[in-house]
Amino acid sequence: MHTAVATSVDEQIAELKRGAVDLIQEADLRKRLGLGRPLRVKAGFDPTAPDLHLGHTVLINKMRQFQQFGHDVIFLIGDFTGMIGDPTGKNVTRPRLNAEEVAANARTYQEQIYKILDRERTTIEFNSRWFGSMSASGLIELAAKHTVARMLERDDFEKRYRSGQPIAIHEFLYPLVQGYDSVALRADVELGGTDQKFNLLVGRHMQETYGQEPQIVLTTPLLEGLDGVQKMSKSLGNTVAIADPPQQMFGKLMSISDTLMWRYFELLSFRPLADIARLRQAVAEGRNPRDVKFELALEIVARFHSTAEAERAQADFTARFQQGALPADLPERVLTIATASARLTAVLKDLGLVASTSEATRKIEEGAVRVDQEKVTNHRAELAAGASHVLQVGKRSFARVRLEKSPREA
RNA sequence: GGAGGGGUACCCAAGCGGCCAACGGGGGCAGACUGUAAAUCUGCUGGCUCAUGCCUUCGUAGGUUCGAAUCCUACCCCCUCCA
Repeated sequence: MHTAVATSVDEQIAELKRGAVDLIQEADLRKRLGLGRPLRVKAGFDPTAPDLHLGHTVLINKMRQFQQFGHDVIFLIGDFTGMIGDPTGKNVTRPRLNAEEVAANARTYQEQIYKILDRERTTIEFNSRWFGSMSASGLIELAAKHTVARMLERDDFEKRYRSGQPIAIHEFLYPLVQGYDSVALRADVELGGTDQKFNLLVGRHMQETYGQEPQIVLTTPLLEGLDGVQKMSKSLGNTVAIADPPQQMFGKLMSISDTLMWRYFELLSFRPLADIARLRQAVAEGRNPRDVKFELALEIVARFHSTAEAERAQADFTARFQQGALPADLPERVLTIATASARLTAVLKDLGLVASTSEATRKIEEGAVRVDQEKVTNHRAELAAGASHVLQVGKRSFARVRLEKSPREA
């Protein structure tokens, strides 16, 4: 994986364009790849708590591709820019972080990104390194490099301006500051999500005014979440987190639609495009899409866990959904109760299988609840203390529990 | 600064004195069918010491009334038009 194969410029471009939305300018990239030296590829990341999910990895995967072609990747943590707050998209005020929090977040990033990136070819930078010491006059000089008219070209600024929404002056600084990062790092290429396009282009402009060749800009799409429609985001609850345990990750990936599966192959798989084309062909000729989805799930789970764990997750999945077995590794939880038995609804709630006892009542009446594989229909059912039971709500939520009578009560 | 319109459950959106825990749609969850896919059909979608019971919810705070999401008052917020 460390071997930087000397791939032809054409081959590099074909793979780098995979899944990408904008490439500005392809001709520049071709020229720069032709120089034969490793390119400096930059991507900026938010310093806020990094709970990375597969959506974030689309960009990181792209960084990896550059590394595989022998280029150097700069993972830039925007600890200084974080103080401004990116005005991109919805204008939500971001919390300011202190140095310790930023450092902790940076460590978390490192733990997660090296499952994808090559350590040897990755540099981690913080933009406070050059901005922390910049004087007010330096900032004014920076601000002098760009015009209001060009700022207003940006869609969301323009809309806000036209509709009379306030734009604070410091919001204009954000793209400038981010653009200056490219100057400070002498970036050859900057990667970012499509929502970053404007900022990335300002980087080109800033480099030119500072006498550098403008960077090549390559944007990656926002990955659709498990629902297949909205972008993957934690607040929508449609994510596969990098930190998800193997079984859960496997199950989530199996639940995506067949259509979405191809999108995930394109943006998440490391398989060459030709391979994916063959899989498509096979499905078109009658191969069960589920089996192809297995391959996707295996690859992704193995990436963030291990091949062994991925295979175990698949075996478990097959046992559960094709043979109706219980999930493996179901740890027993112990609940202490005051009386000799407890109401099932309360136990389900305490275990977090349902949100409230009212919901538990409903789920029982809907026939979704099983105790030791037996469907329960009486919502007043009780569980006696002492024994261990496997509780199940629907097909996906399980818990093994043992009730213990509290010794203090008679 | 002036005029008008509006704030209802996760989202949209009805209701405009009791039959309202609140129509309908979306989303979500569950059941059937499946490949934990899609599509389709069905049920559910405030909470509680499970009760033909109680508590909380219709921007906020008061008030009128036997009784309010519905009427009144004040306040907060949003939108549209004019300046």
